[in-house]
Amino acid sequence: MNARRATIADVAREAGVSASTASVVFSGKTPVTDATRQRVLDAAVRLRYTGPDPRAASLRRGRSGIVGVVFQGHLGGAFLDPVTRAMMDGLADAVAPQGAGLLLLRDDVEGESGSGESGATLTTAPIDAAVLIGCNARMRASLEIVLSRRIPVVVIEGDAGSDVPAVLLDNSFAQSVVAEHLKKLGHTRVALVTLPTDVSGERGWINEQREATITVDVMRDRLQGARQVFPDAPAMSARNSSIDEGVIAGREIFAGSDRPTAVVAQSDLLAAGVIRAAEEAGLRVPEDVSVTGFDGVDVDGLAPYLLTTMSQPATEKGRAAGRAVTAMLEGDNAATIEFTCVFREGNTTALPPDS
Amino acid sequence: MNARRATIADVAREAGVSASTASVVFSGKTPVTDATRQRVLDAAVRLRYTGPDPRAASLRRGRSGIVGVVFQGHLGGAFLDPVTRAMMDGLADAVAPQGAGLLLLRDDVEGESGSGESGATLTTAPIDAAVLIGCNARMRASLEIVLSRRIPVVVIEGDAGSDVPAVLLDNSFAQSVVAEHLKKLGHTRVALVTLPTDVSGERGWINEQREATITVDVMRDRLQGARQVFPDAPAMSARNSSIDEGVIAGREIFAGSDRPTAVVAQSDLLAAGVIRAAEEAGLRVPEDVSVTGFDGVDVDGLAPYLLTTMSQPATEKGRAAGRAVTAMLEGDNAATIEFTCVFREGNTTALPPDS
DNA sequence: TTGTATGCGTTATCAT
DNA sequence: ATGATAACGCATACAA
Repeated sequence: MNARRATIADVAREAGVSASTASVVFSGKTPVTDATRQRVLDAAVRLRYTGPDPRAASLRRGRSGIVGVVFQGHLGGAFLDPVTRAMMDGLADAVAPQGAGLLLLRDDVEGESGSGESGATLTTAPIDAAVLIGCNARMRASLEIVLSRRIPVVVIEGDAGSDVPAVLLDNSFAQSVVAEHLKKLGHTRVALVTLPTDVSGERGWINEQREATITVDVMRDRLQGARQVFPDAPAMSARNSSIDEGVIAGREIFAGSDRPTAVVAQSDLLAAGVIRAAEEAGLRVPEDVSVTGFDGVDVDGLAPYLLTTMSQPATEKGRAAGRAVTAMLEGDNAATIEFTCVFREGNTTALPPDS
Repeated sequence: MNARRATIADVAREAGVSASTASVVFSGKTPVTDATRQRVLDAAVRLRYTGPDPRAASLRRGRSGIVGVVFQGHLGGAFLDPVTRAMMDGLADAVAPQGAGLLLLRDDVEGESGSGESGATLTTAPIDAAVLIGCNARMRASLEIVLSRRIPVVVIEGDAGSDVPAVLLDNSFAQSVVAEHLKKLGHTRVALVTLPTDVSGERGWINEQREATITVDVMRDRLQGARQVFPDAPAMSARNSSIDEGVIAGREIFAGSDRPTAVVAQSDLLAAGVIRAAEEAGLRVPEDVSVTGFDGVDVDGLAPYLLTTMSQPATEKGRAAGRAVTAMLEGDNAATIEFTCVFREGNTTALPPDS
């Protein structure tokens, strides 16, 4: 019962081979005689050696096999978004073949407790590469850290300059497509329900001043797309992308005297909430009011409604990010890639009521 | 433009101090003169040195600052569950002060592509400790790996033997409490909607044979609690914990000739679905049928209903797990801890319709 | 407060 | 197919 744990050198000695041979048995990088392999493996069992210490191996190799994923805010909050969940799935898929794992990192709020801790994990985490999700102004600091460490980095849904490969979506165009669909149906009185304009996420009608200070790329781009078709539509921002927030926005919108015949929501969850609010107000969807979403995710509990929406390849986005970082780790350089949404007509849009 | 990256030795030389002094400047473990510190920091900037290499540091320290979190199945699927999200939040909170990050690991399905890869990440990941979530039979393999590596491990919602600290919930008792509540109200015809009986998650009525082969602890315990009060209640298992599955189960239940006056669901999401199914069938909740949930999470979109449910301290569970692993890392030993749910009366339960 | 010396456990390279 | 050697980059015990 030695306190010290066995090392590969111990195993080699026990097996009567050199350390390099023992190492090779575990890595499989070089052919080894079956007999030798067995001797080493047996010795390992005897010494309760369970394989090379990952810490030492990563120092030697210069690789840890870990990809950092940087979120902003609470983890639970981030995973509230079905799109983020799908992206993580794709990301995990893409890095798994390389034997890499995903390290969750928070883009810490500075005000949090001891400010000395801030960003500590991102600076000190043994990551080979990083993926930043939703790269806003607030993520800038994280980006700087990663870049200064000269770690390969990929950004999802955000602009980090031309040196950083990004995984993008045609948000603006896609949003204009659904909006156009409504216009063709004959809708003219349309209201917009948007994602938060910034991280603090204030709820309410968006005036010009606020519209000029939007810091969230996704929100800004989708808004712009809608504006191309309905330049003067009133827009109300939600505090986050959720059904509950959609309900709140929907109530406000349907309470007005000049009820719109259609609502363009910037996410499927918000759209689901708007539909609930419509039902609440005694309006039928789509007969009395049309509602469109964005994302093309399955909204749990929304059946029998099927949203008219723009489906985005969320899982594919994650996978692309994963492929990009692994490519960069191989020394190849990855390019920015823009995915496109596809229009999906559901049963939540129809001709305006008066037509 | 030297190809090789600067090391702390380079920085020390540039600053005209020893390597150990430079090291101390970055770690802060020992006081250093302001002048010296500045010299070192300046040198670091000049050499574009961004701090100690985490890989080397972790080898030297014997710590990587990473806690592995093992899930079963897809990441996106795991985070679908609001309780899991809350636990992750708590876990992240608890390990953050130690500067630790969370590494997502999948308890890979063996059938997946090259079977050689299976468990590869768990065996080779540089983790200081591990947290297993929902430790079923299927997780056994992961547990074995971690134990053989002699890494501190904590299990959430699952039994891993007396040597492994667990974070538990009084599932059985808690479920009996809500059931009792219904009984006191006068309900006798009650139906149960349960979580999946095993990972494969088959949907349908549970017969005796199936009830005997349940592999999911949480489900079994809650079922037992309900059975203490309503021994003969028919039980239908859902494929997963979601509103949609609750709707499906609810439809089946309300379609029968002998409609129950109350439905006990094993999760809030399932309960939300049951409520929808009731509405669909023209039943009012709680006037015509009472519905109870389990978890006490905010179900997005369920307002104005407030479920009668058992609130579980999900975030606190994660935090406890985090504290347990950090304690074990300090050399202290952590004990199994059982949390208790608290009954919350909402507006989804009432007297049975005929009373 | 600073410097010296040592080893953490592995694996790549090269020679045999 | 196997072995000898040399880093990988750092943090600590201890001495000064």
